[in-house]
Amino acid sequence: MSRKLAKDDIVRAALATLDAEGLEGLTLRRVAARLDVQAPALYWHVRDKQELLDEMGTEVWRRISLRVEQRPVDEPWRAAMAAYARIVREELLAHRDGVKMATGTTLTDVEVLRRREPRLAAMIRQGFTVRTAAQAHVLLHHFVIGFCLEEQAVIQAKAAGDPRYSLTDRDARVDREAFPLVAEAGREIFEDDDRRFEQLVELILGACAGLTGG
Amino acid sequence: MSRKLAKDDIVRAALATLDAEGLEGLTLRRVAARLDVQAPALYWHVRDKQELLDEMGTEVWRRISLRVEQRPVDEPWRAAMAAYARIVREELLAHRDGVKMATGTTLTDVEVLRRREPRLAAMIRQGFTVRTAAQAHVLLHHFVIGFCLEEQAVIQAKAAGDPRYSLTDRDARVDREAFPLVAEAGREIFEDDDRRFEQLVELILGACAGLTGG
DNA sequence: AGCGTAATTTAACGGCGTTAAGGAAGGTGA
DNA sequence: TCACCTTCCTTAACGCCGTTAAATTACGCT
Repeated sequence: MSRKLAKDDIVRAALATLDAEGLEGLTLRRVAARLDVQAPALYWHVRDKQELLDEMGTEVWRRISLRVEQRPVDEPWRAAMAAYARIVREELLAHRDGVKMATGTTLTDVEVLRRREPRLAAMIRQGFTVRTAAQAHVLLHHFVIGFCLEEQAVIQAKAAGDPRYSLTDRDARVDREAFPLVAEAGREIFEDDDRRFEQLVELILGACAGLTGG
Repeated sequence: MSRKLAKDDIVRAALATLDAEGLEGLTLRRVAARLDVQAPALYWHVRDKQELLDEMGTEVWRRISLRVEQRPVDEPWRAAMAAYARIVREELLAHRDGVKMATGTTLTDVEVLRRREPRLAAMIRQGFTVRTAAQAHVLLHHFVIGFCLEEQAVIQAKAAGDPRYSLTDRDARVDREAFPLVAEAGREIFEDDDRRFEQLVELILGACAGLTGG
């Protein structure tokens, strides 16, 4: 009766521990402590730490697919894909080390996959084939993950006081005189993350427009 | 005199250990054993395990930038970017867990950055601005990393015998009748990785073409 | 030959994931 | 009512991990 609840509780506690301690500090002993329980107790509900990590990742992807599902089904594909990109980014960045955690794990819940069905159907109604719709989605998906992976790494390096990611330090290391273009490009890269993200997503959507039959 | 050599030896041994044991099995004791040395000996050359990981990641990115550098400087930008994508993919996939390893680390060698200068200059000669050239590069870069991250995860899950990534199992789990589009899209996704990669890169290059001034 | 530094060893610490064995709680059938 | 079975948790322990401290060896220089 309380088994399903218990597992969810563990995943919730694990996500809280992740936020508090980071991926390195995510230990079964700490998760257990958060539930006022001894570490081996977790093994009744979970095979091993990897399964817990998979469960955590699946939970994040479940939240993503739930938010995507709430959008109107017949939204124009450009708006739908832009929304997908934003939602994924928000949910991945919502947890400390969230990107690393959620991308290194295996989905344990097919429901997340199944919820894509009406989205794919909508794209096909708008001129894509199954193939091109899948391509467009995969293209955007992989880009978002790559983007967020680096974004979060930099965010945390900055938070940890790593000078490697301050603009002035980068200038000093790169040598603005000898490598003006790299220095200037770095300046672009250090710009507001939200803006950069939106622009690059827009670029991808432009590419996807070429895939529609219309 | 032998300090530089010793550090390189450690990095080399660490990469060999990574290939043999995976990222989970990469321990300082094992790296040390490969050098016929006790684990604490490594601490003379390296601050901690994280620095060794950074050094390993930097080594991979160094190899990438060296291969990129060998290409003709005035190659058309499309060919140059496609080559960049292929080289990054090859070198990241060359090591077990190579993508996770090389993307989770911080560059310790600015030289890798500096080598981008002539490439940026070439793109600008072909109609890009510093800004759009940087955007194009970042877009491609993040996509490649996202793509390889999942590709390698799937490769290894398959190698480990995880049935979750066999086509027939996926069919069984998704339910081909109720979710025909997701099932069919999965079929696309399970297709030959090289082909998919080339097609998606081509799509990105199409998007970048819109960034040139000409 | 002897000194000083560079490089490594041995020993140990606390913490990790995980396993084994046993005990408390609560429902079930006699 | 009692014995039993299942469920869930505890205590104890194992081997391995990253890391530190201290002792020890190897080596270049005067």
